[in-house]
Amino acid sequence: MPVPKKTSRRASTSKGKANAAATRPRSTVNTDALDKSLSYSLRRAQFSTYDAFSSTMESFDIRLSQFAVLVLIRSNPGLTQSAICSTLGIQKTNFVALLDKLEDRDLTVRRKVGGDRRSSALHLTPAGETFVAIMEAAHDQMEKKLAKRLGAKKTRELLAILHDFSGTGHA
Amino acid sequence: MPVPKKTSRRASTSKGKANAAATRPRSTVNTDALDKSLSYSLRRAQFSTYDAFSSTMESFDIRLSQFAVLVLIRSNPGLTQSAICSTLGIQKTNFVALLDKLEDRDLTVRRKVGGDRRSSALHLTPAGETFVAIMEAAHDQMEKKLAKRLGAKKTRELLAILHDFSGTGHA
DNA sequence: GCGTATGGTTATATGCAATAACTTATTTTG
DNA sequence: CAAAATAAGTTATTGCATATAACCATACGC
Repeated sequence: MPVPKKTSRRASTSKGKANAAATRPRSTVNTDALDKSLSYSLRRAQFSTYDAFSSTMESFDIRLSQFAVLVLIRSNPGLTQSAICSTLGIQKTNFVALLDKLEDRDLTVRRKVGGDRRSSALHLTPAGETFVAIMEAAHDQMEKKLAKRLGAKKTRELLAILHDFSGTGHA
Repeated sequence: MPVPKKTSRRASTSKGKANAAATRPRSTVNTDALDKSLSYSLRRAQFSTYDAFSSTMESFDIRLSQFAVLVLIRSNPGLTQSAICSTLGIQKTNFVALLDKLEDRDLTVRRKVGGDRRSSALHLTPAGETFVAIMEAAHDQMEKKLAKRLGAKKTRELLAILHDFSGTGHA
């Protein structure tokens, strides 16, 4: 097996290595039926980038969804939980624990604000601001590597198509 | 991965749903930082197709990984467990239960075969053959819908890039 | 006001991926 | 050739992600 780098998809207990399987050996196996499946191909590609993300973000102990939340709050301070949930496509019920964890690490705060006493406005703490800046720099660098691996043109195309895809939505 | 038991994640049925990515209010929220992230964009797109897959495959009670395994055995009868694992990028340790389930449903068999007494050759049962045929037809139809939604050209491009991507793996 | 919808929360179930440790069989090699 | 290293398959266990149901408090339409 090619064994790319040592990557661990689950960084939290940060012990792991060994997810070698992100890339497949092009051996004798006939994978035609899968290769033409968009669902499956996307899954594999996503796996691959997820690995890249995980290993570079391991030192930050941050998962992709947390990353998205942090970046989103950074760009939209005061956003409500529901707004984030619907923007990110995660469920409010799962968002609670996620946010709790970020708050426990003193990266974000729920701030009660006049208007609707049920909702909370989300903000980064000063520590959060710093953290996001550093973390995002690492992320961007990783992305640059991915882009380089794929080529600038294809990267641009891919991004465009993916957004087109998620945008042209179902329902 | 999600578990679409009954109603799929994006059941947009006028009911309040946390998963309003489809109805994403392009208006206020700034998602630029995420939009340029390949990791995240892939994740979202993968989610989207996963949803499509899940809802069409719901009647078969089949998950994406099971689908991949079945199709792979169909195209490569006699393949060993390890071979499937490395081809599909799943770990042998997780593969056991997956296969067990397929065997319990009488779709596949492990067949001991001379050569290496440790390994087992995997085959579809007759029932499995039938099942895969029907299931794959449903899958293909769903894929056709996806392709239509995206356009033939972009679909082709996307597939090409994704394979390029997974193929070009670090290593 | 009352019924209903919404923002947030808890509790809970399920599925997937990862690690460690083990058994049996094969291959390597001193 | 026997001991050591490696490979195929398995079990057990953990952590994370996602989904549902039920709930409280507040807001809102009528």
